[in-house]
Amino acid sequence: MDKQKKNWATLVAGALTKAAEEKKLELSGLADRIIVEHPPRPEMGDLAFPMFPFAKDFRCAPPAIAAAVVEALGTDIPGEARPAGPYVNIFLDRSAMIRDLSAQVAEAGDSYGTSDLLKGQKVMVEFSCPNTNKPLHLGHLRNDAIGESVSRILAASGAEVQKVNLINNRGVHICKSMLAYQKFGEGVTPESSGKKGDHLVGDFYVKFNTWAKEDKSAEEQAQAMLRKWEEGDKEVTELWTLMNKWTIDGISETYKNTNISFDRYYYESDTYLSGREEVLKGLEQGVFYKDEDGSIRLDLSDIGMDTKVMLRSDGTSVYMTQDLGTAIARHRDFPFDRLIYVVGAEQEYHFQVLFHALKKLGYSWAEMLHHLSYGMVNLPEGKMKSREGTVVDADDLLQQLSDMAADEIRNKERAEAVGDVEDTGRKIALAALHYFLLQVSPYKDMVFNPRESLSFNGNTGPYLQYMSARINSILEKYEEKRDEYASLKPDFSLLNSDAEWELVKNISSFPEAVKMAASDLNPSVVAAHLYDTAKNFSRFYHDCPILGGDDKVLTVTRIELTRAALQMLKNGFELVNIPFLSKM
RNA sequence: GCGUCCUUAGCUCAGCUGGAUAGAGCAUCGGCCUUCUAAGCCGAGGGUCACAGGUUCGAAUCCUGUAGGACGUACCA
Repeated sequence: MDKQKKNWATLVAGALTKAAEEKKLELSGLADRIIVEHPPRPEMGDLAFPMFPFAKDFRCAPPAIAAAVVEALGTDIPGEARPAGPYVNIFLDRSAMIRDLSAQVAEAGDSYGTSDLLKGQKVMVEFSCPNTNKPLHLGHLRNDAIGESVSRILAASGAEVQKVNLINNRGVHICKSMLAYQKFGEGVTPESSGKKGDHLVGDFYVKFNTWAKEDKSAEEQAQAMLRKWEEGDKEVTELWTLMNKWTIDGISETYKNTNISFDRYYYESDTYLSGREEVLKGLEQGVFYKDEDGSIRLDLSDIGMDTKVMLRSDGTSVYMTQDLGTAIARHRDFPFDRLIYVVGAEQEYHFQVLFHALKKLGYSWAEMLHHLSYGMVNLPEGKMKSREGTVVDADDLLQQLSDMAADEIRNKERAEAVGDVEDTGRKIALAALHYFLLQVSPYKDMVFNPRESLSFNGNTGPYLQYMSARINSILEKYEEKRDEYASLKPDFSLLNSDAEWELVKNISSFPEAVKMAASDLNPSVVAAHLYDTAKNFSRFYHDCPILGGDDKVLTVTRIELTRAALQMLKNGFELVNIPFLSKM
């Protein structure tokens, strides 16, 4: 599709020049001003070139220019051109295009949709970044979904991608669950309680908060524990190591269940010290200054902001300190051309400061840092609040969805056909969840309505899976009867229904969609494209019998199109982390 | 107060970077299963694209202002 657009843009540019010459007009730079778009309705053509921009040059009305351009294009063109008011509309040569597309998709296979847009670029993507004091919630799931998908989309666009996670495993919040465990834990472990480690630790974090309401000294005790931790106290360190492992093991299981993975982990406990050194070095260099209160600060008045603390007056680190250390360590480990931080919009200020600080410290790569800021997931009643217990737990949600999907399979009496009902249920749940989270542009806040949001009907992940499972089933049936068709060759001129043509256009514009998603860092572009394709296939499936007809050549030809559609859908699923199901 | 972002159908969201009659899903109503999976398909109703100006041949899209909302403006992360 991309190639077609370029070809036609060149042809139209030539025709414009020719038309201008006939009018004895000297015009330059016409080609740069040509706009290609799609007509609003299929029967108007496949491509449209508006002639408005040339009205002044030609000193005549756009419809007259359109007519002249069509005249100048002549008949020796790959398709047909028609003037339509102020537009030149193009009808592509369908059978040639379908033939090419089918060959192209078959040859590319799993790599259909990939490009070399970002070839040679090293891109690091940071996402998830959990605290080790509680399990993941719905907000993390959005973060993970975006981070994983963006990474896959960038990789598909030719970049060398490294996915990294930063474990926030130090700080007073970590000490809170530790303290509560010491007080109320009675030696319970994930094994003895049968609980996932992150949930167990999270329970103690909650316990701390209820305890702290009664006992005013709780907060103070937690601070004291943090100091002991920083001093390297043996008992505290051991408990910290143990409980961290529980949480990380638990969270890793959630990652595994959601098909999220990382190439490298960073730990705040490792990077806060190097960050501190960096701040002290910056102080010597005069990049930072020591405030009257003893804290080390960065003056941001040059970019119209206030000052920001880099190191506390007692010498301990803040979030900024360790992020400085982490960024530097990362560039050393993997000299990236771009580092993308997938972090909530509430931290925009933090990243402005971080990037600015690194720039002032003289790191040239500070220019290559990017905050991919995403919006919040809210509930119909408003924000998720841990204090009110309205936080949607990631594991619970997944389990609930899986159960719902499994029930659905049984209700539809598909249990026998799918085989492993539980596993299929989990995969449907993932599709529902990931599609739901990724169909919205990252930067926007979104509403999660537990009752309605993750339905399996309509514009959803399971719909996409359902369509592809049906396609797969057709192809399997075809394979069974392969002998009947063995000697036949497809004839693409037979595919002349609108449903078929729309599907073709859709499949052929998939690579463009992936590129756009990559340049915008926006998986929703891919999600929307998948839905369009599935929807178009649905119509094709309904209107055009594939295996049933009498014309075997037509069957063979439609099978080619069906194969291409399935390949494209599968490739797209991979990019938005939706499992393909051969049966459901 | 200042800064950043958001506002499109009753609800949840798209809208190809300024083009032709603004689209989906859910919800509501009406059709379609002895034929490749009805988690489906087809149709109907539902819009002053928050509001007011501006730029432009042309604005949901760009600019300015106003009104609502979210977030931030910590020696929290």
